[in-house]
Amino acid sequence: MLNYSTSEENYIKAIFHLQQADGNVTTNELAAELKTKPASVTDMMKKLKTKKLVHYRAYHGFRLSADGTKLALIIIRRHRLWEFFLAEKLKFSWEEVHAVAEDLEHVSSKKLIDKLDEFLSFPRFDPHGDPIPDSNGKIETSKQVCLQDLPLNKLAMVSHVSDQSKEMLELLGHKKIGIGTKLEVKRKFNFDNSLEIKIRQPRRTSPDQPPINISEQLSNNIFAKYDE
Amino acid sequence: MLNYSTSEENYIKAIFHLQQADGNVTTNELAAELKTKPASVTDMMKKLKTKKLVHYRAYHGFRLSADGTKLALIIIRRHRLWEFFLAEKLKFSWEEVHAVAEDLEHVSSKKLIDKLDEFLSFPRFDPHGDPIPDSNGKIETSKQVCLQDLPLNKLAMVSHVSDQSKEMLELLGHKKIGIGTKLEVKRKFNFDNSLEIKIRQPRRTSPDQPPINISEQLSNNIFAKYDE
DNA sequence: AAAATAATTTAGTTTTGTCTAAAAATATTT
DNA sequence: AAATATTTTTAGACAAAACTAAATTATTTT
Repeated sequence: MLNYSTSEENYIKAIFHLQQADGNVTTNELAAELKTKPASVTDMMKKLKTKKLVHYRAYHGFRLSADGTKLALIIIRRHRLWEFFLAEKLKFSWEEVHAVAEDLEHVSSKKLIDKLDEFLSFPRFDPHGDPIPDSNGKIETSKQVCLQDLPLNKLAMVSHVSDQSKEMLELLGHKKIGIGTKLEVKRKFNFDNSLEIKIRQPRRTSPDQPPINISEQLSNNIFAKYDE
Repeated sequence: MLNYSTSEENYIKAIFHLQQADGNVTTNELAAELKTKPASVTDMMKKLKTKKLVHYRAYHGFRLSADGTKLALIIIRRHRLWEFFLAEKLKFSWEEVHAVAEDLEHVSSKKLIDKLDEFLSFPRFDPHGDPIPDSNGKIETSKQVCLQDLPLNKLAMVSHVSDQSKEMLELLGHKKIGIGTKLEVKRKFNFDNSLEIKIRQPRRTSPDQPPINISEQLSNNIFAKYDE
């Protein structure tokens, strides 16, 4: 595996994320994402094309090639493992973790990352609940849906929280919901789309907690996974 | 504290190390150290001068300013803390540690480094036995001398090994000498400058080991510290 | 389908860090 | 102290990654 510049890596990572939604990524989108100018994006796309990391036809957008995707997953793996390390071992808070990992992710030693992974006991999710690709680049794909879209009476695990403002974290703390919390949606009220959910206690501390209410707004910001 | 490029940081660090020996550093010396060309060094020195990190007069060499020294100690702190982390937590071997730390040292978050320091319980020496500057840039200065220069019958602790070839490590392993080993030089033979040394057992496993012999060559590569 | 608008690319600069080759300053020899 | 050798600096170029302004292509509107 060759070595890529920090800038190239940032482009690849950004394309990967934009692709998740779109499929095809455009010059302006990417420029906005990277806070750079469209002209710079075009320059870089030409370079990444000659390196066979993206498929690109002038004026028609681009997407990652197989090699580009592989590279993206390597970078995402580095990023998320460092995030986990920072939160778990160095006691950084959720919000601080991302910026520092943004730098650490460009240190490219494969051995470093694999040993870090082992040191952390092969965590499967970063502190935001996003899955961490394994050393072969395989990533958990089980779909994540917001609480609104969960089927009723289906046990699910909270895996992601999109808004991380102080206010949001305060509310989550109060309701005792965090990444990893297991819960079931018991009812959905069509009047205001609020939900009644039941939280499954991890080690059945108290025998059975009463169900709690979640507003539509909140439920749209909490994501969870479940087995089909 | 401002932010400096990887390249600038590498120059600053190299000057710091060359200064230890010399005092004044020359263009060619630095070019050799950094495996670059003298012309590049001149260019960079002009820049570092305008940034007030070095004192520099054309044709007369250079040395770090107060600010430059401060920066050098920050970089060295990062480098050695990462080395300690890699060896202690990720189980990298001595030889591997340096190259990876070379990259990690350029991640410039002060908070990261201070939290890492805390996580590692504030280690005072890296795996090579070099002292780690504290968060204020203070560094242990107790002098280190090679075994040749130790006074007789003075208890000293091995703190550094300059050569780290396979052959050297093999020999050290055989003689059961490593960083932290406490020893005393009992005699010095002027014929071949070989030494007779006694190793102090850490927790007096066996009551008292017989003295062992160290060749001049070996003794020049092992450094130790002692109280005055 | 032509005109207007929006998106993208090209052309030409800039900055950082490097290089080679030539010129200038310093050091060493004789 | 003049000649020679060495070291250092200058001058001019280049590659990476960014930018601005102008030109080109695609898309939408009328």
